[in-house]
Amino acid sequence: MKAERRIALIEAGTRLFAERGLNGVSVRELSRSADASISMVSYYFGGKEGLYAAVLEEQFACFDQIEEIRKQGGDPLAMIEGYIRWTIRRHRTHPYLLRFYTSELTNPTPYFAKIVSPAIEKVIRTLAEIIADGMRRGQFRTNIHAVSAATALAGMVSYHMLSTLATQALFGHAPVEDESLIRDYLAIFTRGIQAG
Amino acid sequence: MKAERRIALIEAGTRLFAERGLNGVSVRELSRSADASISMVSYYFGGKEGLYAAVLEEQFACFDQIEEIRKQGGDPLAMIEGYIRWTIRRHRTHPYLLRFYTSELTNPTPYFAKIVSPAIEKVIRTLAEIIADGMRRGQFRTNIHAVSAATALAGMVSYHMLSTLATQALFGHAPVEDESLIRDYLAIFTRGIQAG
DNA sequence: GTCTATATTGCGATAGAC
DNA sequence: GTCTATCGCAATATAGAC
Repeated sequence: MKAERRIALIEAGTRLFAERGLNGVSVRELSRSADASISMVSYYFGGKEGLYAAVLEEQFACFDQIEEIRKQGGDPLAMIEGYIRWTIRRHRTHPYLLRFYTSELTNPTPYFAKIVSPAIEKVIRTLAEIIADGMRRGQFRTNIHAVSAATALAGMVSYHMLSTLATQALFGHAPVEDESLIRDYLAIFTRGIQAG
Repeated sequence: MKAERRIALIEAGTRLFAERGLNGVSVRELSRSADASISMVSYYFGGKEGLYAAVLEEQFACFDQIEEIRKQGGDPLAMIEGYIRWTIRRHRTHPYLLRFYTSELTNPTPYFAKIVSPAIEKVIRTLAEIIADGMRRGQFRTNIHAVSAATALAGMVSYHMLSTLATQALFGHAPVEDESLIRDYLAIFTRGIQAG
């Protein structure tokens, strides 16, 4: 009833699946890394894919929090800043989330449709609603599609985390630099880079 | 000397590796899909990894074209539009490129450092130089980091293609809609979404 | 709940014929 | 240049002891 190995397997699975994908890890390695016997994976999760699904479900659960940003109301501009902060914080607390996010977008497993796609869609929809709101209030320009703007915003922030591996030589990715990042991205999205 | 199977293997490898990753495809399936015998993979590429490297090299060769955008000179704003158009066109002509791009960023293979990372770095560096140029000319605001702006721009465009699978319900991804997309992204990046 | 031992399948690579 | 046949190994899953 203690199921210690279950937790150890989820933890090992999160790290290993994130780093090498569903097909890049063997059940042997998973159980070895969790200090469990190979049969524990079948016992708890019915096989490797079941463990992967459990890991995915846990990782994407936090996407529901987007609701809170929208329903606390207030200024669309503040909500956009809230989204940027929430996203960066989310990736700091879930260091492997983006691996699953992009890995599923490019090499979808059977769990993409059930777990990943709805989570992403919900965030983009919510952002688009916030932006459309700002348009109705006259705060934002109406000659831009709200959904295009929503993906532009999500893309700026997500790509920054995604590109970490390739851009380490170009700038620091330490949490201490997040504030200047937030300021820049918020400025670009709302006021653009143009002078004057 | 005809090496027909070599070409067939590269083509099959491009599609299959893009869809399921290096570890998600077997040599048997690759050769079956290319109508070649299983031994052809070793004969031409020295093994599955060698075929993967050849595919990667071919896919990322087009990144060198970023040079042309910069060295043809002219207005930084026009170069930025040139970058957006070039990127979208590149993904239309190389439908599998983004799969390799993000797959390597999140689950790097031994070829990431040699092929992928330099290609991405070069693009970000070039964009940052273009933006820094615009700052010196007084066209762009100087209170934003040029590299942050460069990743913001690259992120907007790349994420749009990346998220295709999850956002098909939200907007069309057909080439015919590219023009309105280019207009929106260019407007957001340069003038932002704010009214007035 | 956790282990060891094993059954079975499929893998990547290559030898050798043509 | 391309094939068939095969070797040796590692994969997943499970039976059965404790």
